[in-house]
Amino acid sequence: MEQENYNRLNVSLDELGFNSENVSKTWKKRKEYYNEDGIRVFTAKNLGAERRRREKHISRLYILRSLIPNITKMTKDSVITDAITYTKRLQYEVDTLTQELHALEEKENLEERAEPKIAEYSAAEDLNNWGIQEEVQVENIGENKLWIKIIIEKNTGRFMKLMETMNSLGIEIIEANVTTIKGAYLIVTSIKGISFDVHQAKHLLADIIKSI
Amino acid sequence: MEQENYNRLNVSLDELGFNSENVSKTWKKRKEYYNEDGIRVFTAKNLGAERRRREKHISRLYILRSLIPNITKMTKDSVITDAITYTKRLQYEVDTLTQELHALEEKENLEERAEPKIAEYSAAEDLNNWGIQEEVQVENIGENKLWIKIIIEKNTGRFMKLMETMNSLGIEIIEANVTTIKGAYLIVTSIKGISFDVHQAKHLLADIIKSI
DNA sequence: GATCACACGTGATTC
DNA sequence: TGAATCACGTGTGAT
Repeated sequence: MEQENYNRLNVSLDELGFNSENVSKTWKKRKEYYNEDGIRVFTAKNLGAERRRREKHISRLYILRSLIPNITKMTKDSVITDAITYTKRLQYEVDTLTQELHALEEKENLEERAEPKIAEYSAAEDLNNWGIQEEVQVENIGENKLWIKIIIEKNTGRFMKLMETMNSLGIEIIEANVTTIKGAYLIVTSIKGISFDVHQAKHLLADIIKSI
Repeated sequence: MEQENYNRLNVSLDELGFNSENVSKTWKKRKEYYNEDGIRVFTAKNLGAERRRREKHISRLYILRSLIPNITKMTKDSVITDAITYTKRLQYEVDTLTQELHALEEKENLEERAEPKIAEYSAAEDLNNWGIQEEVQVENIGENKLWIKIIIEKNTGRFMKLMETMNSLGIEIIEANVTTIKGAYLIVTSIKGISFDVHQAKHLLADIIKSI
């Protein structure tokens, strides 16, 4: 009826070996392909292969998407983006879980050969013994939202100082998780507040931790 | 007319030269084509947008690739495929680790539960303006250890006050989990400190919450 | 109406 | 060589 569109025309050429009589000069500059009867066709020979390749790619994406629990949008890019955040979350979970597991196992071993004396011990010593490094990690997870991971020496006063400072900066806590691991506090929190640059926020937190 | 338009479109599709700020090497090698009047033919207006979209997509893929330890090939499809297998592996690891951890924790709890029976006290406090049922729940989970669940109105200052007060009482936080739910903070924490009676602790916390 | 995401057919490149 | 991968500019539909 109306003007046949470009793509559909090529499809039919590909499938039917259609040959057009009117070919413009510029069109002729293209590589020319011929079918079995020696008739020139306007389709590249890798057309079918490229189609199959695209289909495969899309199905791969579907598979990946099916593995991810929280899909924000259905776009291709979203699948990739969500896969990135989800992979990071999984990696982090594996990290913390193995640490917790090791801590528990070690505790079990200690309890087996000695009296259960959990009351007093030096957190700083533990920190050194386990070779845990203090750490600040910041990632942007949305508009004015940051994901923060902090590892500091187990010291309640210091922890409070950190929270106070964050509070005084007008930072709102969306979610927080505090765990004690081997004489250290592992703090993972999502915050919302002033639009911080990730880099700035990281250094700010690092400075706070150093100062207290 | 229609045929003419068709040809003209195809000329401009991929053989037309395009001068832009970002031109790839391969693109530069392309020839520029002109129509019969020597005028270079049009380019689509969404050309730049589409380029930017492609670049974004590719950079996303790079990010995803950087998270995956074992990359078999450098192709786009490989990144997806590897992401799939890696994600499955991570999910499996998280599964097994949590299972192991729970098994160990259960074992620990059984050992501790040998002595005193857990005393539980749960009470619903008055409703606040938000219609949220504030709540304080306290359980004894070991020697000088308390498990506490608190629901308060989402208010960072109030949360900080609570933490400060707990800190000033010499309470050490073993583990804490803060979640925001519909304008409320849900705080679940394990603390260690002076030997509190469960009832005392519960009323103390309730008083603190009321006072702030 | 403008933007966005997409599939398409194609030429070049790589292996 | 042939098969596979890629970037490209486009038309279209959805929003």
